[in-house]
Amino acid sequence: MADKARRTRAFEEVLLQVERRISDDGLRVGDRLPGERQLAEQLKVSRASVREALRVLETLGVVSSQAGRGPDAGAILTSRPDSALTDLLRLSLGLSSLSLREVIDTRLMLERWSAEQAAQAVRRTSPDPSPGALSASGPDAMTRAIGAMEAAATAEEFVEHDIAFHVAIAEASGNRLVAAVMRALRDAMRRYAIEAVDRLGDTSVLREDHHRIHNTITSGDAAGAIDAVTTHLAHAYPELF
Amino acid sequence: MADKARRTRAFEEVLLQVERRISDDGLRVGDRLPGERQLAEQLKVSRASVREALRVLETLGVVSSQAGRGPDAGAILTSRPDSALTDLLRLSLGLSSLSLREVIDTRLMLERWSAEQAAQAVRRTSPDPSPGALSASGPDAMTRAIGAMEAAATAEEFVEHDIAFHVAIAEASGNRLVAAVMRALRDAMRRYAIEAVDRLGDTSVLREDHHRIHNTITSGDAAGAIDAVTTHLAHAYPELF
DNA sequence: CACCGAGTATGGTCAGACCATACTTTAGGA
DNA sequence: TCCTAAAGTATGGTCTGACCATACTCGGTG
Repeated sequence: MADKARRTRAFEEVLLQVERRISDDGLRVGDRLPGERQLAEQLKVSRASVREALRVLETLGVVSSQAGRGPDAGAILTSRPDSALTDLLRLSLGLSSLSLREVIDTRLMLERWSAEQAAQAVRRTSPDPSPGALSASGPDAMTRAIGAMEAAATAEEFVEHDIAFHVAIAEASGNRLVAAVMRALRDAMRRYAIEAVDRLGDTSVLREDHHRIHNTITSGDAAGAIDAVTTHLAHAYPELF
Repeated sequence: MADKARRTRAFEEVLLQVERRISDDGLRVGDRLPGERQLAEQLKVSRASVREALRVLETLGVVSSQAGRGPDAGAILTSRPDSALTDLLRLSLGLSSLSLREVIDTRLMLERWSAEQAAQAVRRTSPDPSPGALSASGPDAMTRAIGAMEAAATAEEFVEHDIAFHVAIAEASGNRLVAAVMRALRDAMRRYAIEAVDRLGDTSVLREDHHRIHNTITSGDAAGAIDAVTTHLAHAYPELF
């Protein structure tokens, strides 16, 4: 007969209602949701179903739960899509549903775009080529990450700060969505980055690349920044170019 | 004292164990997870906690649960990151945690990259400029979507097939990650796309753009394709350019 | 006024029960 | 022998009610 669609489960109804409440009531980050017991009573479902819905929302980075009492307790609306994106990509990689090639191609797209936008942002804020002029915490974070990479003793440490460096570029682009995707991508492929660094053995080429990327961006040289990050990726993953 | 990190909850332990099992045992898409009761007994937690973990995995598009008995029943591993991405973006937009500007800038990046890659893919598979040579279902889907848009009576219908058209381009690029992000992005901003079409009133400009995009891609003209999608986005969202 | 303990509302967890579903097995009959 | 219908059973879906740990709130006490 009809009814091909699986009957909606109780927690899905809760999800719909909560999302409706968010958009209709204009709830903002920081606002609180009703307690689990109260929500269960309002929606005529069990607390277990409410909890499953809240778990979904927590996974999507929309709510954050705190036990105890007071203004900070309960489920409050947040917005941290980063960890959700990271989990998503990491699990997809683990299931071999995405190839490393696809992920790195995507990363190259993000890196080129971010570097270009970051350099253009520099040019906009300071038409004269004066170094260190980014408004956000971008350049500080970039400089700090470069320094930390010089001192890194292990591949793990190096990759840690390498991620921070490239995420700082994405943040300097001014686009939080791109920055979130970049962060998730790098976190999810952290393992493969460490392997790549181990295979290379010497990180001097990568470190030189980083300086060139940093210089081109802070001097507002968009075309040069694009070329620099492209060369950098080719150095890190020569087998894919 | 120490212990700043919140004590890990029971379902988080289940998540870790299941993910470890996936990567250690080399589980693949289609494989089955133990039943909820069995998993609860193995991990010494309640079934409710197991269910919360499974709900998280389902949200991330990693498992899909089917009731009943037999080979298809239980929690089987899947890989559908699309809906998770869509939910993520839609909720982030709903919470105003991302601006429309950021989303559309990201879309422009994806569109330009996809169009370029799709055109290059055509050139690789058929060096001679013969029309309709994409290996995947890309060109068929693109052609079909263009036809459906001609027949669309409402903005909703038009946007529906517009999404299909642009997702087909992303799929023709051969990168499933980019295609998934494109699909999620378009689904999440469907509402705004409909508003934009309503504001325009006349869709003839957009339809002409689609033909040009399609022609440049199927003729392998990468630079032309990039320019065509850029112009198209400018027509759809003139206020952002 | 400062401190400390009882009260209480919150999320976190558990055990156990029941339902709906859908395959598996078995008994019955053609 | 073969087909069909009924019984069996394992699965996820839901609910109830209880208890714990946490952390704020309030009131009493010094």
